Amino acid sequence: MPIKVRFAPSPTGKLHVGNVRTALINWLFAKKQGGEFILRIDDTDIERSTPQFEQGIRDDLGWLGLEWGSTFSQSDNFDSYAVAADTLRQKGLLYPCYETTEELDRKRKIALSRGRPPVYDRAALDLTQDEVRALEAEGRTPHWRFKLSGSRIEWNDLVRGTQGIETASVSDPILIRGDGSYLYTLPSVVDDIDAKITHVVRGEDHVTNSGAQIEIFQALGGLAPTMAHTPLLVGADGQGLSKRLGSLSIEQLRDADIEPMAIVSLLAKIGTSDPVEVRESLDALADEFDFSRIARSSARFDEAELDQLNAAVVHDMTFDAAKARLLMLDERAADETFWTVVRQNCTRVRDAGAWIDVVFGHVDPKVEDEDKSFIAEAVAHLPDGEFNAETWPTWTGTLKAETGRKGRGLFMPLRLAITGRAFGPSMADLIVLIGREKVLARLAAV
RNA sequence: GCUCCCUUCGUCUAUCGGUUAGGACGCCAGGUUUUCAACCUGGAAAGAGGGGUUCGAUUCCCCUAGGGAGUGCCA
Repeated sequence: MPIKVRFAPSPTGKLHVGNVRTALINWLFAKKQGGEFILRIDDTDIERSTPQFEQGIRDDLGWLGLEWGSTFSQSDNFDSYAVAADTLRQKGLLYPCYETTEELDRKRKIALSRGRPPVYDRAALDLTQDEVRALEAEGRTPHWRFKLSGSRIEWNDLVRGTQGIETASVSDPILIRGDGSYLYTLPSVVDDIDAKITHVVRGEDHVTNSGAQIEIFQALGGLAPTMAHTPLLVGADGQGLSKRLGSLSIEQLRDADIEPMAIVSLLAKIGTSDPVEVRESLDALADEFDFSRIARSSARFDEAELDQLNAAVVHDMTFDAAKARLLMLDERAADETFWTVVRQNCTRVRDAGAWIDVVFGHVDPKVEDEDKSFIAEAVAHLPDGEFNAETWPTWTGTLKAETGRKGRGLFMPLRLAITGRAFGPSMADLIVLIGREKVLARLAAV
């Protein structure tokens, strides 16, 4: 039976590297297994969900190449959740509670101050008919909790091995809010059953939820999918990522000219036993994917590493792939030879912009006083005719013989005079691009 | 507070009781008889601390420390 997985973001914010790692792992697993990857929008929190965030998530996933087989939003499925809730009620597993948020808060604080875990005391179960009527007369509407079995729930987690949750040590989860809307817990289970999800792959922040959700799967007559909880990402400093997630949104990385393959390569490889290297495609990453390679400890996400991988992507990038962005930089930059020559010195595509003036425009030639006579000598020995690949070796060969200069002393004055800077792409390629006229003009200017 | 998970070179990791503790990235040096980059060669670099168990612990157990997560009418 083919596997089926889902990525279920809530449209309450922008996609960040942590989310994307989960999406990516789901995608790679589906690809590797020849299964299906679907996108489910978990928009049960109507207060915080927005269509803008939803669109942003779809755009970001598309940009990264994480295409989905099908997609739907939970806000379209309220009817099924109501049916499931009725089933649970009939089984006596869903009970109404009347505490206000403030009252629950107070109960938690009291439990904590007494050194007890803040687990819901199930006081609502003891309410008499009269008490309920009195509460409702006050205008209170109930929220509904799922009655946990209080036993130990175990599953074999694809990443964490045998896992156990004592549901007695967890509060009965609220499934339905006082206003009648659903929290994510029940819809998630109902949709997983309806969509025939075979594997739930998510971050380890959901481990505790799995205990209750497995019970709900069973209560609804379903079999819980196989679970896999991956460790969360931490920052380069080893601290949790949550504080600085804003700077690690996919949108920002895209705006910073980071390549999708650099991002997905890094996210697919950190925290695994594979070397962190760029792969040419998602398919290549999928070939190497295996849950057994994912470590149990949190993985470090280091932006410096992202830059390194990005440079590797840029160094190999074809002109066609870079063209659109080069055009945005400057139409003169949309030149295949220019790109091929300068890309080796670029970390990001936009870095090519630094070479536009060097090749096509104006530079301020630099020269040390002690090199002035050498530059004059260089002008005198410049080979005739149009520049080609042989021009530079011929030219510098002659100058070496004539002046006795070699190595750095030979080429650096020329580089400084012609490009105005001490580093850059190969001079042999660069002068062909710059052309005879500009080279002569710059040499004459020093 | 309580529960769960984690801790090996700078980083990501291998090791499933006996290894010169291996690899990758990064770093350093040299090479590539012209920088930077790329590439090649070489090098430095690690078992959080303390107790056990054992002939022998990186590996198994306990404690401590540090980190992550959960403990929501968020997901």
